[in-house]
Amino acid sequence: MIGQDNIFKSHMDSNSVFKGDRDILRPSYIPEQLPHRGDQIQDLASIMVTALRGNRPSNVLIFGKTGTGKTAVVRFLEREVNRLKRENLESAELDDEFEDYDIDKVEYVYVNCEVVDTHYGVMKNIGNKFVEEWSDQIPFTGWPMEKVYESLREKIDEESRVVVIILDELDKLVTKSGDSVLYHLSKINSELDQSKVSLIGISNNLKFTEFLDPRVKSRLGEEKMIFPPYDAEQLKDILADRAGKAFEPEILGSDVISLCAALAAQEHGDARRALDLLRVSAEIAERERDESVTTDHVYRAKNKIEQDCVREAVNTLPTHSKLVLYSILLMDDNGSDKLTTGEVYSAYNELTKRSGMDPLTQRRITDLISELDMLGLINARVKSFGRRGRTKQIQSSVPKHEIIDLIESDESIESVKSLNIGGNRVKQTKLI
DNA sequence: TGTCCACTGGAAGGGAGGGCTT
DNA sequence: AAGCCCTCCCTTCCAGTGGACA
Repeated sequence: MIGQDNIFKSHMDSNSVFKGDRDILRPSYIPEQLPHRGDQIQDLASIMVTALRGNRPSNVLIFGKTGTGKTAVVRFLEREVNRLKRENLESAELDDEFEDYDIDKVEYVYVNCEVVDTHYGVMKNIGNKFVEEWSDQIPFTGWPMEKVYESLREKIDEESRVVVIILDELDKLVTKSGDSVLYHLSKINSELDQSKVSLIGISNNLKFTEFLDPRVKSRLGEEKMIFPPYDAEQLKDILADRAGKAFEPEILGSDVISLCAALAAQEHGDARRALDLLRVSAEIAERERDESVTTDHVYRAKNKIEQDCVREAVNTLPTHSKLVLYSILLMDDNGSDKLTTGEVYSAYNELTKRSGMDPLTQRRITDLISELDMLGLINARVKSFGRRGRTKQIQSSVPKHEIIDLIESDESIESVKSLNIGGNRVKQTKLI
């Protein structure tokens, strides 16, 4: 029972701008049709159909920028295979056209290498897909790699089947942990008696194969596909398709879809971005109890997404990275707009000393600075000053005061904040 | 043209922390 | 309990570097 004064009551009474399931606007949702990816679906299906005949399909490498539908196409095919399997199970007599096929014996295993980015983790995840009993699972740490691999091989080979392993964000795994997983997985077929394994690697980065052992590279890239970015018109179709399912027709203002598509097209045609913009715009409209979604909501959604991204990135930084960023922001605020690694390090050193922490070495700090640069929180360029040496030139690229406040609100570095209490924070924290 | 600065960034390895095996 | 494995975070060492300057 929900009482009259329940805090959710007033929000529950408000009308939702969404018609039904708002997950339709999430990038992870796989619709019944994938607009403008028909060719890619056909190409991949023509490779994967081999699996339905009980043979091993070629390994495939799929390249394309973020939000170009790579994962969606692969998972779309996975769903279609699973649907066929279900229908096959439900009706014992399958259509004549499938009588030569072994649909039941195809298994898909999906691993996102951004989430699971170690040799051990990837092998463990794949192996455990074939285990039902908790006690038979590969533990999350403790076993030697050879044993994990052996267990994985045995589990796959327990019965005759074709296993399609999808390694999403494969470049992340290779850059972080090298190619030993790919080495093992790409030669596993020579060690299997009953089963066959096929690999689908998905990557944002065309160049990651340069880091691969030549044998792995040739085994893995038997087939290659490149997904082009969507243009604004195609993004509009994608959005219109989803919006039709997510909203009543009169909810969306006339230019909302065009604007979301245009903004996302500016960023290399990212469908994920376009969907996020539309969903967040609608959520803002809903929260403010507006009856329709307008272009104003879209512009605000754009700002909100950008701000949330930065805040999320800062919040999840480890303590010392936060201190490095904090040093940069304070000095930047103090008027030093272009800083060097040496300056940042002495400021950081001063901060840690005052707060009673042990500072990390300068070598480690150069890595943290590079990480902050990669996250887009700062700009760091290597520049030579001739006789005055060669170093990084560092500038912050986030709203200074907002992020300083955010870092100061972190409990783990509260002692640093207390150094600045009273008076002008910037002047008090004169660092160099 | 050679020197020199202030680093950069790769390589190797230590050690803590998680857990398994014997 | 001791020995082992893997990952993560970090230190230490050091060759390499771009370009101003003598």
